[in-house]
Amino acid sequence: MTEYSKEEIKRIEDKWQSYWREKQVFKTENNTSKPKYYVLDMFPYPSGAGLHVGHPLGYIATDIVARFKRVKGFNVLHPMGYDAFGLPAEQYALEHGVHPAISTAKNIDTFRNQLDRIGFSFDWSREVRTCDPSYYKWTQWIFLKLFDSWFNRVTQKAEPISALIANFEKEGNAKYAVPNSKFEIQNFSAAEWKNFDEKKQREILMQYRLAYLAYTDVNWCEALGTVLANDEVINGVSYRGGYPVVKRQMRQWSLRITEYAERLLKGLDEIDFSESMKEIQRNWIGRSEGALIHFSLTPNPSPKERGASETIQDHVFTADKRSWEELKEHARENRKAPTEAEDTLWQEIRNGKLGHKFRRQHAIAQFIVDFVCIEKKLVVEVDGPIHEFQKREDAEREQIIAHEGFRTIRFSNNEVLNNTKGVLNKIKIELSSPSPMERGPGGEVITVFTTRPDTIFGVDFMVLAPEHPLVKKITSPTQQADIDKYLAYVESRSEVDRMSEVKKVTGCFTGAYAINPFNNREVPIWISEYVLAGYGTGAIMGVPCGDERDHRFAKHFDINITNIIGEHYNGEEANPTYEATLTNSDFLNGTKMKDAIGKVIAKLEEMGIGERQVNYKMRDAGWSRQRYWGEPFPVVFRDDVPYAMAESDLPLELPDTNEFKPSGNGEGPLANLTDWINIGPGEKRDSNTMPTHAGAAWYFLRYMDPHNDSEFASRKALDYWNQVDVYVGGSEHAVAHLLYARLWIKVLHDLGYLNFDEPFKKLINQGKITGDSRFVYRVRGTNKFVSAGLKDKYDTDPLHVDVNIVNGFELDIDAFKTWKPDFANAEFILEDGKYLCGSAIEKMSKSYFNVINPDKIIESYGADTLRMYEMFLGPLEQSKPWNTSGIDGVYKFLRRFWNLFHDQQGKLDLSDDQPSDQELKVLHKTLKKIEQDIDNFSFNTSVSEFMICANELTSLKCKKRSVLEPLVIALSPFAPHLCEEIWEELGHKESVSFASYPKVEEKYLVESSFEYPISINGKVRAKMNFALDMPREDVQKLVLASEVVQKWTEGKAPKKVIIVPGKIVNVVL
RNA sequence: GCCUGAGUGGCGGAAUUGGUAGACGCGCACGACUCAAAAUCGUGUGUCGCAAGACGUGCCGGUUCGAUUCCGGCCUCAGGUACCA
Repeated sequence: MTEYSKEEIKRIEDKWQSYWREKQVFKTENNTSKPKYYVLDMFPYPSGAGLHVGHPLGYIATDIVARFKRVKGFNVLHPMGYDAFGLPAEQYALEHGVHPAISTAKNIDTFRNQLDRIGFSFDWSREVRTCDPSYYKWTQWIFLKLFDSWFNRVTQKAEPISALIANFEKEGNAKYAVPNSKFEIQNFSAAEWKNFDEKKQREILMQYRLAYLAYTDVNWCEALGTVLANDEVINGVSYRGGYPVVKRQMRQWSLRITEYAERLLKGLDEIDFSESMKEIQRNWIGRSEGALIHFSLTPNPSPKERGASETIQDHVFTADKRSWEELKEHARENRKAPTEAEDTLWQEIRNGKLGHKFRRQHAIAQFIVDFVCIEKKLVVEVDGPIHEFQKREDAEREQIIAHEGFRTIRFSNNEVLNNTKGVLNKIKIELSSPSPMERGPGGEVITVFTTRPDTIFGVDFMVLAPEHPLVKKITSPTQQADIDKYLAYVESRSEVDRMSEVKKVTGCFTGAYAINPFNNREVPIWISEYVLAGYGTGAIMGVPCGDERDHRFAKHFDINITNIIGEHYNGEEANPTYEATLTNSDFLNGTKMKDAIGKVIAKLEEMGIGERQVNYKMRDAGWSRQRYWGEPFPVVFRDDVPYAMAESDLPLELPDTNEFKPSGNGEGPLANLTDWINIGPGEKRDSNTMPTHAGAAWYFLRYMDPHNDSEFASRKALDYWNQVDVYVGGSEHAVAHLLYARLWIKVLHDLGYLNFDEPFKKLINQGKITGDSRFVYRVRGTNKFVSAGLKDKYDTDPLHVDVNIVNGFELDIDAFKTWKPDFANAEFILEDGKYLCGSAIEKMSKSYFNVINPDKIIESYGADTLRMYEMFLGPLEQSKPWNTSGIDGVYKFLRRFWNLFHDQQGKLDLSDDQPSDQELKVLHKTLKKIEQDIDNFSFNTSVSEFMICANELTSLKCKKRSVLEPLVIALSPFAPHLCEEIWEELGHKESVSFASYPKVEEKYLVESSFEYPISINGKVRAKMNFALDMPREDVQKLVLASEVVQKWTEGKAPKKVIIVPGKIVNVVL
């Protein structure tokens, strides 16, 4: 033994790392009598840049917890693996011609080497890689479970699709409305179901499946002939080459996560995530309560003016020919078997009894309605109890029917049977009000969702999303050119661009007007990029006095602003208050806004032009990627209809190829492998692959039983390990990975594979270690780069550049040219003969090319120092810049700790003397604080506490085994190599991992007196020592009598004396 | 823009429930050891001020005997914003 030197550290760390490996010290068994503890890190994407100093931050924290829980007597599961599919490997393959499987395996080796050098206690026998066929076999298997399931809204859980089919065969879809309200068939009977051919049946089932095919947007780059990830698009142009990128629709897989919105929301109440994390997820799910309101359009401009050929009266076709053909048989069937309520009502309204002709079971759009008066454009629906569970579908159905110009009023079976008179009265009132036909041309109706129905009289304009289907229909010929121009502009804009544009207000008038149903006011209809098609109904009512964006819009386009909140609106800026008393609001005048919300909704429902609505902002998850390096979809298309592959045929392995170029037509590289894609006549595979979220959505289950080849994990293992007790990772995964993982676990739970339905009991968000990035500036549309100081003279897009080819701020131009093939022919605009880069402090990430590697630190200080230094940097949950300047202090501490045990020659030098009270106090204070800090994930303060402890024991010259030995166990989770070595020197034969954490004895910590700060008016002026059990009166007397206090009171009696035992004395003058 | 988080000495940060602001470490200064340097050890170190003292936790305001901590309004930076992972 010698001193704690660089050479000695290396020897110790190598020795124990091989000891742990050879003796399999951290191999975890599934069968044990000990309580279990599952501590998990978010697994890394093995990038080519290797491990950077940000990665270990979380891993060190979990390793401390894992090692601590072991010495506390738990059976600890602490695994690690790799999120090994992903875009960067494929980009690397395109640029360097290396197969992603090869570069990924190489990167994993590098990662593993780096991880091993830090001394983690992972059970490597449980490692998983998402790109391994024996792993993704089960990812595909779970995908098939999603494909083969639907969400039963009555039971609020996923069920096998076979249960749904059984139901369809018995009673059609009466009980289970189509989740996709835009689907062409919304209602069918058992007989019809049986009559549909297989293709039709499958098409219908697709509308229910949890994994389903639909047309969704992608970033299409025509010049590159490929779909781009959002990351590859900068300011609407491609990262590679700077070509224009537009939105394009493609048929892709989606997961119906929206069905789980409510359960994902409610589940948050049961799990220990930070409030901010829960808030992020709540906001992402975005539940809002409000109302749908239907606005009719004015006859100005009339349909003729808009170029329509039919007159209003000619417009008697209520469904297109195709729908009509499909629906008329069904309608006839229904007429033969009316419900009791339907029949009752029919007898009262048939033969023009109410003065207008009604038809029953009539096709409108793609639906069959119960009753309709075509002349007055009025639909009457009589609902059975099932409608309680399909409010959303009914609302959407009404909306579609409303697009055809029809109003809907609804009655329940009960109302019709028990209050027939009242029902008839309501119908009469509806018939006497002008029909939408009379109110507007062609019956076009705009439906908006608003959380503020109380502001209905403040509506000064309407705004549609540019993608809204009505835009085509209602644009007047005079506005057409402007609208087309605006649409072209919007197509080039990303969603973030559209939402974040605040200075520039953009929009375009359609030429059409809507009518406010409450006061018949005509308001202009605009389109603007700030309204997104995917949110709500894709249309809003503009209330400038109450909404800031609406206000800016109105000011910019000079739209008159109606004030409905009196003095709360100052004419300068909108006021979104709920507190105002309404003015200019007809029947609401004098009503508080809060109270008006309910009143308006009631009125809307009464008038049949709107209803209460719960809306979710969350959308279904796009699950297809036009990429090679991901899980292939385990389906076969026969005649374009997808069929699940047999479980026994899984995994569907990714075919080997050396061609990763996109197909050029929008499909992924797999489309080029025609032998693989085309199975036989009319049989094809999917050319897309799954996103990386797929493999990450369930990997924590696989760790429980990683080598099982007959199940994704055995039920016994799943039941034993259960939820992850603590999960550590970055908050950047808040809404993607964490929501998808929660979804998959809920589905597996619903289908009976798990007995828990939340994967992570507790989540800690580790802060990022920030890096210092560098940028180059590409002149838009060129391959020319301009130095940072001159960039404002050009229209540029900033691109990250590898910090390793920048010296300070100066770019190494030659290195840059060879860095990526795209830049080989780059030209440069220099300043003072140099190319200077821009900079920014942001998260350390391979995609920002700003990563710093931990190997150098280990080389000069050792892993124990690195581990403790990363913890010492600051709170785990906060982000902090990487800076090694303080690392010496941690190293010195470890040396000091080592020296406590050793003499000058490096020989173990301890005595068996009885410890003093003072020494015992130091020991137990430390033990207690460390335990508390680990429980609170406050590792920086525990490192400080160890330093204080070592300083105190050094100054006490303590060399006593009974004091120092327990500290080795306490420190071992933090500095395992050093502690193993000392532990062995102390004569132990087993790893310190098998020791028990010493018991904290409170009796050594009891204090009898306290040094009180004596403050005057809240400012500390003196300190006085009193026994903790001294009566208040005595304390007060002594304090007031003291010289310092006398000086301040100048003999006057104080107003008040506050004494908080054990804390403070405050004298108020 | 929206959602979330952060802001305390020259630097990383501490202050557990509203009770001594700056623990611990780095850096810096001075001293000891040394021919000298490094290493090590010791002392000091928020700002202003000779001092008494005043000021001080991003900014402005409030509640309180007392606010880094609670409330209201702002500013700056970071993460996410649905195909980076």
